[in-house]
Amino acid sequence: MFSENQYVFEKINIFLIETKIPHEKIKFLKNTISLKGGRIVANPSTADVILTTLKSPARISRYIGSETRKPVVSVEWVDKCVSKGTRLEFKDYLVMGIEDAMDWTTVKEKEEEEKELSDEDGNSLSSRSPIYTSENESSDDDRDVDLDPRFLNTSYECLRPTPLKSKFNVKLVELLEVIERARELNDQWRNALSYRRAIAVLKSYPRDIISQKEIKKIRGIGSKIGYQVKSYLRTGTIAEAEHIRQDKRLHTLELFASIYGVGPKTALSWYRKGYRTIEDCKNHPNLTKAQQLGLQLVDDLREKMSREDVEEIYTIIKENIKELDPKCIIQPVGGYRRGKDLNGDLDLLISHPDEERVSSLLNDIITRLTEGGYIKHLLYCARSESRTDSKHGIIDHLEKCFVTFLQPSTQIKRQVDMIVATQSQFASAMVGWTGSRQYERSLRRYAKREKKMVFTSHGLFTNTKPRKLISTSTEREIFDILGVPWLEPEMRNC
DNA sequence: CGGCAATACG
DNA sequence: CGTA
DNA sequence: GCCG
Repeated sequence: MFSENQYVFEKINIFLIETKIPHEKIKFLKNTISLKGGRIVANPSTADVILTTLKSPARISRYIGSETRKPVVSVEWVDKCVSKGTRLEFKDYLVMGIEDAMDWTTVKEKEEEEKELSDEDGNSLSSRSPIYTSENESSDDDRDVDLDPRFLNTSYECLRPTPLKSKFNVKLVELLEVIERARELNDQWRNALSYRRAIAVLKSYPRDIISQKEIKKIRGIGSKIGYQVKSYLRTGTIAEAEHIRQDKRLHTLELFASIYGVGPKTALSWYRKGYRTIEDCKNHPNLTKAQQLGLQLVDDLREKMSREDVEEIYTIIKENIKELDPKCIIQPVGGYRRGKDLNGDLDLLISHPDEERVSSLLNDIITRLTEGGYIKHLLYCARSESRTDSKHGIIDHLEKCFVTFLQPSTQIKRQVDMIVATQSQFASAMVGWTGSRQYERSLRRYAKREKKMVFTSHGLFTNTKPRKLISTSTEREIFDILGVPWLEPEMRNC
């Protein structure tokens, strides 16, 4: 039976230490193993064997915790098993672990023992048998606690309110945000996304997390992040987050990526060139226009705005636009609308009942504010519907423009993002530009997966071949059609 | 194992 | 690639 | 990194 090529890894639970293994290889290993009857498990404690390319026992121990008696085997074992078409013994591939490597029989017996795990009996009073819980004192953090009934356990953040500042899980959220940011800077956005979802859960959860049993029931928190939370509950912090906080390389990457026009990739490439300071960056040979501006304005744009700062600017722009055309509609969106105390920029959504007027509106606004001495730089301008009209030439109107705006009281140049929308797009633009980023993601995912619709800041559409516009005129209407609960902007802070 | 929001513009 |  |  061992030489059944198709089931070389039948019923074996494998924990893979992914560190130091290239992405492609990880994919291949996982595929191969599950294709041939094995299971990849997310936790060393439920594994029969641990796979790694690491050599140092100390380092390996960090990933497998106390499971040191399990066989730890080089990944070559998998390759060899596949090429031989049979399951080989561990002993030639052992990196550490037991001397007398388990063979198939012992693995199987052990598995029978562990059949017990899925014992979620709701209300059987008696047999809560702590039989083979060797080193397990039932302390606070592993009590079996039900999820708070007020909490909606969904993977869609847009279905539940998330305040800007939760009273609960504050430090835990801070620590996870450190890790999230590190993942982004390391160009692991999917991984960062998982952290963001976990963070959103903890921000919306109506009480402090106190038990690991509790947290494992929450959608969006799986084995890895669950483990981080577990260690947080035990130690009051998360080791990885603490390490990241001391990591000079990440601080430098953060510094670079905070420059307008520089993202994680550029930050990393500059770091690899040996740049360490903003001054180093200024000497970079081929800076983009955005980066040149970003570097020139780095001190101004680093300053956050209080709500009063924002209101000062908003008032000026509003009055100027009113004088330009009193029928204009102006609505602050973005973080300010969600209630943030400190804002990196001000987002303004602008509309007008007359569609024709909308095309020329932003141009006029910019001209006026520039002549008024307010706008100092154009950071980014995008036109829309650039199409050729046989009569009028090119219809080429500004749809959005990001500028620096000189705030009178402080003389600091602030970033102001202005967006124009037609009346018919206004509602969706409101929803789309209010955010948060994660709220938008969840809303769009919900629209597509659950309602077969496509939501963008330009409108709500059917998800059919030619998309059909679903007319909407208010935010509420969009929520109603999508079947998501109305949330105040202050509750969209996921 | 595929998908993860969206997508045009600079 | 970076911007929102 | 997590989910369906």
